[in-house]
Amino acid sequence: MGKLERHATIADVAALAGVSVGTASKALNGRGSLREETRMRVREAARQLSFEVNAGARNLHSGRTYTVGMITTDTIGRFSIPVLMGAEDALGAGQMSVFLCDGRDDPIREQYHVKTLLSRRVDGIIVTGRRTQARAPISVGLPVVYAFISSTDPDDCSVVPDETGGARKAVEHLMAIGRTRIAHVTGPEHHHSARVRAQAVADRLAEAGLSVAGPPLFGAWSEIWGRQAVGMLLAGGTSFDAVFCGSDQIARGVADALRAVGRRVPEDVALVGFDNWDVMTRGCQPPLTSVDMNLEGLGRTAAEMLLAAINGTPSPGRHARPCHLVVRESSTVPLGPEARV
Amino acid sequence: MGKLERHATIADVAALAGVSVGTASKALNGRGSLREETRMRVREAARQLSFEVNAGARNLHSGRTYTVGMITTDTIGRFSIPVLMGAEDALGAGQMSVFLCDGRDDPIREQYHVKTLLSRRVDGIIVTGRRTQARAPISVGLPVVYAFISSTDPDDCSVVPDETGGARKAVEHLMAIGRTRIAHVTGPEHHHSARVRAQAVADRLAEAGLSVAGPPLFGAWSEIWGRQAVGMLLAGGTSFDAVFCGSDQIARGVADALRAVGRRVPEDVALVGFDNWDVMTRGCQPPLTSVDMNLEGLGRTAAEMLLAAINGTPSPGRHARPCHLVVRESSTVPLGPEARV
DNA sequence: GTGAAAGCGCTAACAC
DNA sequence: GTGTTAGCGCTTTCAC
Repeated sequence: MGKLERHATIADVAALAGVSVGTASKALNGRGSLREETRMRVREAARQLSFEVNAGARNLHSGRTYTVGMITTDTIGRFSIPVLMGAEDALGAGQMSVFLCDGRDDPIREQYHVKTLLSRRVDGIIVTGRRTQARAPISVGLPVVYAFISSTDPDDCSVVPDETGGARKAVEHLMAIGRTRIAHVTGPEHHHSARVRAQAVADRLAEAGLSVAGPPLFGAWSEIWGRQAVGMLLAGGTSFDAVFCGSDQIARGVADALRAVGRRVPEDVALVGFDNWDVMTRGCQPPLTSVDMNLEGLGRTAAEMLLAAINGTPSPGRHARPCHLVVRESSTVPLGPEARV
Repeated sequence: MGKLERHATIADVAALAGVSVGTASKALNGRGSLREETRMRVREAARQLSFEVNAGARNLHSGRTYTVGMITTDTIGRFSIPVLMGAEDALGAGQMSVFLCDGRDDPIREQYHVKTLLSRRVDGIIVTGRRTQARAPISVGLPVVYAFISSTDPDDCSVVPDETGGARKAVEHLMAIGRTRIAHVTGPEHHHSARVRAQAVADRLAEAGLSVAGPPLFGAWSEIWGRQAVGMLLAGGTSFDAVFCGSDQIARGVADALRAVGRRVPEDVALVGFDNWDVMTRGCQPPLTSVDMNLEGLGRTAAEMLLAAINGTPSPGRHARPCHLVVRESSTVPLGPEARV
């Protein structure tokens, strides 16, 4: 570890190759017109010295650093990771490097990170977070794209999942397999996603002349809440042949509780979750149908829009990307008449 | 978004404040001896122009960039996140920024990232991954620290969890609550962690004059395997009053399967998992006792060692950090005589 | 085709 | 105290 031999400079390369630095620079960057032999000689010298161009010094001229900052509003978590990865992937392909900054839900900390990024002369910034709720914009004189999370300023570029569309697809799927008494169990009412999805469920059912079986049940984003909710549904005497849940964790709790009281999934009750989190959908008995928000795609799109903005073609506004439904066994059996309770 | 007004330079600040660039630089960096009034005037000018020093230009002198690269061997996942976060936290406090690079298990891609980091003149590199198995070192003339994962070169600095110690603690805990017939269900045998933990279990039991109830069961890191394994234990007629699992997911599968056949946890069978992954430990019925590897602490320690190495005080070698046991209800009831089957 | 020189934004000697 | 100057490593005119 750490034999700290000085990095070779282009002057070193030039000296070894017996040319001037200007020539060496041209040779290595494929600019100007040089004799092929000279070009090779310089390349060989660079190889010998394992020369890697000093990006910082180069950037001094171009004004650009081919670097972007990625800031998470809150802590890095299950939702931000895929977004980060998608973005990292798209940016890496465009030769950009990514500075990772964890905001930790602390505005001071975030502000500090923004300053640092500015000081490092990033070409743009991607802001993400673990909830879809809109947040106050960060104001810097640079291209900024919000991914998953969105900015309260409608002119800012935000790439978000179409949660309403996703919830509608879930309901439509359940109706398509013959379910008409669909309950909805979701997260806390103060949570943006919970409200949006619940509203979408109510709307879509209303369009079909139906209504939610029992009122939507707001609680927590946890398995425990899913289990409790089943108790409430049963105690309330609600008749239901399907449950659409606001998250996979909730759905999993619902599945466990239903099994515990002898209701079969999917025969008696079809079940659909939200997030398509493999750990949950596969661990669930039976495997869980779920809505996928395509977070990695969101990150990739955000990165592409940021690159475009950096190159002078911004895409202002809120861009909602479709969710898709992944059907598994928890909702595969059409409701036969014998299963009606 | 993106009013791309040029970044203010120190020359702009100097001009506005009516001083030379040298003076402005001193004023902003608190060096040299200046009249307090001058200092203020420069600061004010910088504020007005929202000047942020160009870190790249500054680094040209210092040789250091106050930047480190973080490379994940495989894809960014559940294990690398906490490590990343711990490191990001420790580094951020030291004014360092972090370049995130996702290796995706692709050596070509990794090599590309290493080159990029070299070109950006990072001061050091942290390598991590989702498995503890040793990997081939990346050879660069820079301080490198391996976190969670380790390097096959024993002289490289690696910060890893003491999995053996963790497994021993789990076994000791089970013995302390009176269990003597302890089964072990874990991941694939070709997986380093599975082997190490299984060996530790066997060794610790042997020290107490006991042996594993039934042979250690190697399978997959999944809930499904946990459920299957219970079937195998029962079918094999193995008598057991505790199961120590190689992961929380496996433990959870075991819990579900035991409940399904009427064995009570923890009364009949005490259960301990590994990873202390909150989603699993809390979702489990009952909440799961588990071994915590303190991944965030690992990341933090790795970052601190990297900083020390950058400052000339390397810590070569493999550093194993203790795991600790988090006791929850799945193992709280001492075995009473009446529960013995 | 190749070299010399200016300059990107900043810091650190050294004058004054 | 403050200004001047010489680089840091690189690219890019512009001579030759």
